[in-house]
Amino acid sequence: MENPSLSHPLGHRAMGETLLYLTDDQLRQGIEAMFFAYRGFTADPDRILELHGYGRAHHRALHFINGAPGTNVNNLLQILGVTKQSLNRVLRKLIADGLVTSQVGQRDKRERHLALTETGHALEKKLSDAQRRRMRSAFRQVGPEAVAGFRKVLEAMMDPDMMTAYSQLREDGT
Amino acid sequence: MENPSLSHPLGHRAMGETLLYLTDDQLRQGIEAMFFAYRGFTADPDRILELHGYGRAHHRALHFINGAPGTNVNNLLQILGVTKQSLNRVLRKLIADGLVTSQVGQRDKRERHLALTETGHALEKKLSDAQRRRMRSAFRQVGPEAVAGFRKVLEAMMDPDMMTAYSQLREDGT
DNA sequence: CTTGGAATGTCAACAAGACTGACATAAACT
DNA sequence: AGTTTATGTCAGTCTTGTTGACATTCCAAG
Repeated sequence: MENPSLSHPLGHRAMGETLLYLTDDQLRQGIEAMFFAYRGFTADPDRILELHGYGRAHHRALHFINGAPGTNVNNLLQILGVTKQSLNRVLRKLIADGLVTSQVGQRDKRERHLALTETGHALEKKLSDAQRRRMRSAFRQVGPEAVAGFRKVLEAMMDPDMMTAYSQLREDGT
Repeated sequence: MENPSLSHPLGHRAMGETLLYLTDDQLRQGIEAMFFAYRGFTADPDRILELHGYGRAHHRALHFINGAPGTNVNNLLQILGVTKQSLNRVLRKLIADGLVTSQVGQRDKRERHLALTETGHALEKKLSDAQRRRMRSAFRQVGPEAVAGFRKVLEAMMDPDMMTAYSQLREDGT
């Protein structure tokens, strides 16, 4: 089951043509590419965050609050996939620093509705500009077909329940 | 400079055909896909590591020692992109637990040459099997062309100096 | 040949951000 | 009304990143 070249019903010749991308070696390269690319992916925002005394966790919070203003802590938790205690520490700092507002819910007073302040929007924009710049450069280098393939593989690699969170984020119809 | 749809020399019609994948919205979706996919990418090994009392850092060390047996600490450092002090703590535990051997260099006695023990190989295989399984499933779902695009985008997204480390890892000629 | 600097790796202390556990408050359901 | 459930907060621990101080080894200049 591990090495498809040993268990696949097709002979060597047909395999070489159709399934080269599934060899263990190709998979290992995909794994390493993912590792190095993710570092590049976070490198630019990380530099900016450091200047402001924040970390990657703050970036994630800013990003998704920006994408869903008025959301509550619990909702954000589903998306981020961390414990509420962990998120709380991050939010506490962002609120104390005046980047995020926390409004007690009107319908349900247990909930806190989160939104970015002007300062919060400014930092979020700086971070996402930097991240988009790198991604735009990568997308431009490789062309639309490669980008489509990139998206397909990433979506196939997500956990199914994460997929639902992801789909809900882009319900605009992509 | 931020939104290409405002600054691009082409008109709206031509853009819609050729550069849709460069809109801010598409880039944001790429960013979020990267975030969620990386979580999926690490989820399976993380579960196994937890059972053994290790973390992601140990996985990375095992992975790259496996790929370059006899490597020294400094070399591993370049690849992993962390401080030697941070790597050292991880290695110390792996050595103490008998997963990794550390041999003083013969030519240069300052160096420590690292390799996996049998136990180390066993855990590395368990981890990489799990990770390959998910990647194989994703690759199989989307087909070879999408996989090629995936690889292209990831490579374009790496830092240039990381690219060199990455290229050296697959000098077999891909 | 010695000596001073550079390279390699180790140990210690600290910070960020995960985690679990205990708790306060509000809502919901008998 | 009273118990249970949901939401969010506070406190403490662990992993893994960081910087600083240090020991050992190599190399090159005198």
